[in-house]
Amino acid sequence: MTEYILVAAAWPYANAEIHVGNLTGSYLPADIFARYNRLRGRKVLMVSGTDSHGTPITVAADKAGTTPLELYKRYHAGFLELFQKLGLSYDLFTSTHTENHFRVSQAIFSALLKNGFLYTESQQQWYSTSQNRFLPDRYVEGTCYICGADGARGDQCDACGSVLESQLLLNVKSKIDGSTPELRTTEHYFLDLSKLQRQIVDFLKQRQDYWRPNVLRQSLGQMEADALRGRPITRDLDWGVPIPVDGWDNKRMYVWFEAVIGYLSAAVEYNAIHGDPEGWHNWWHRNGSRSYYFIGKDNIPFHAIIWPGELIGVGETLDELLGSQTKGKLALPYDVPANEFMNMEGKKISGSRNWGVWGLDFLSRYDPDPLRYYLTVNMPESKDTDWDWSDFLRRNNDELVATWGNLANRVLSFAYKHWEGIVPDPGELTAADQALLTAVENGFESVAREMEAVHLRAALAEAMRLAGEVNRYLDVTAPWSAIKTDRQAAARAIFTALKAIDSLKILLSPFLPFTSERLHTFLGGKQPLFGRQVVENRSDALGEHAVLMYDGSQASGKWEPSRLEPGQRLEPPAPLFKKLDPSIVEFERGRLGNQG
RNA sequence: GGCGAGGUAGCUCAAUGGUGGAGCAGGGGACUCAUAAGCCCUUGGAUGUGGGUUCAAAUCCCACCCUCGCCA
Repeated sequence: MTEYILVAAAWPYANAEIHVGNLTGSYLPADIFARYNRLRGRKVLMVSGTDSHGTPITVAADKAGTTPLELYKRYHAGFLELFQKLGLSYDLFTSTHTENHFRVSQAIFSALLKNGFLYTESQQQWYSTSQNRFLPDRYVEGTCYICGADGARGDQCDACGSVLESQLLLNVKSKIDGSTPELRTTEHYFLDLSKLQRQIVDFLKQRQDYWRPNVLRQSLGQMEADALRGRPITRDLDWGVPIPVDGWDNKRMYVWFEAVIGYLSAAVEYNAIHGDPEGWHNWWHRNGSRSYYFIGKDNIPFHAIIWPGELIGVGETLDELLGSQTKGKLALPYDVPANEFMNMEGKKISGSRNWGVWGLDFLSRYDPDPLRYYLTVNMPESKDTDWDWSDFLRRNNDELVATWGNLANRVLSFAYKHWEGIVPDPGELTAADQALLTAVENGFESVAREMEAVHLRAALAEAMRLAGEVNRYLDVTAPWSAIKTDRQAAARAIFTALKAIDSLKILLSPFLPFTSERLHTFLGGKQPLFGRQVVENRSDALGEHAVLMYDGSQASGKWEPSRLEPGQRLEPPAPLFKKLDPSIVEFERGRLGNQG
């Protein structure tokens, strides 16, 4: 039976460049998991896109003297470039600023409205007369009405730590232009989470055996301590998804409500592009389909409480509104393997202080697989981790190059040199040869176990451990000595080692797709292991948007042990990885904190 | 303030009540196919602090300290 796996990666927000913390937090683990599942023969749909709406983008656009549309497109283009260079194999990386996403988001809104999970309420909110717009709480500051300190934000006073009601702030100023705003009444739609609370709790409890404790406990703990309250889902803005209700023309959907819908709308768009408009049901309605949401810990409530709440509230009504032929409840998240954060040389990553390593900048000086390797072995799966340049150097030189790259290189060059580029005939294998091959073959179980549980760093460690086994095997069999006295014994050892690295290439390929692909060609592979990444421009009523897609039609990689046969022609080998000079540590540290 | 996660060897992390381990770094050795890589041996711990429960605690309970996230 075909298994359908939805790999949902967080949607990068279009007002900042992507740094290594973003990558290791969600985009990279999503890709590793997607590649692994494709190798298993499962129908993977890895989706995401640029989160392109919201007040911060309109404010940033004003500041930069451009429009929100242009600003979003600029960041979106950068995201596409980075994801191609890092090999992030999105089946569809799109955007929230598409006709399709508007249509699906409005259908979700209408379904929730129809099912009685939305209500309206009037609020008082600060309005900037100089800019003719309402100011979100984070864009006003003033004097704290509790402790009297200046510089309190609309939602919180840093001086006394109190949570504030923004309309009670004194001496209020706009943080955008310093003008004095006035209070005006505005009406908004609210998502009635209190009505959904019971079902959300049930949903979480059904998953409590396998979810990560931080994700589960935070969500359930919060709900046990405080009943869920309604949350506003509209804003006074003109940039975003319009409200599908008459008389609400000057409001837009709140981004947190609308961006998560992207997981669903992107599945719809993907299948529409591929000529199968009903295909998205395979991931969203089919029994046994599973969805994995790869996000950072800051996003846990949206994915473990609010998005499931939206899906529960929508029920089967969405199908009616979209005119689908298949009907059913939408699939709730199977797992939300949220990661903690990655810091930079002991301090928090900060864009404004240029304290971080930015993806595109990194890839202008280094290769993608060493980055993928370091970010995986150091992935913040259970707690915050730290990017340290000397650790990066060490992991690259002493682990990736020394253990794995050197193993592949020593075996391939020896084989190429002594058997004229042909896989030698081993004759009958000894017990030791069989034992090594069995150990490596068992890796397809042991690495898979960790992968299935989304323990990616453990999975990679297990694969690397097997590379160490092969190095030890070579030390015992010493084909460089045997070749002088017993050519058949040397052939046996080299054949066995070639077969082992042929398997290891697959076990490591979700983590190291570029170098596994190269090794695959060195070993004589003709069909690529993985598919290609393609960028296309799509047109709709909102204009053009570029999408990144994955074309797996030529992919031949399978999650199974090597079938390498004697006589197979090899290609001339070359090192898979570069050893880095220790001077990069000081060089890179010197760039931190400096502009440009 | 409320809800959580984390604090274990120099570094990065395992270990869910039963003698605290691994990788790397550090020290020693034999080898030489390989990017001087690989292999063997090895030094190294008041498990954040203070109490408690237990025959037995890194692990369970209480308090406190520090870091991070969400509620905001």
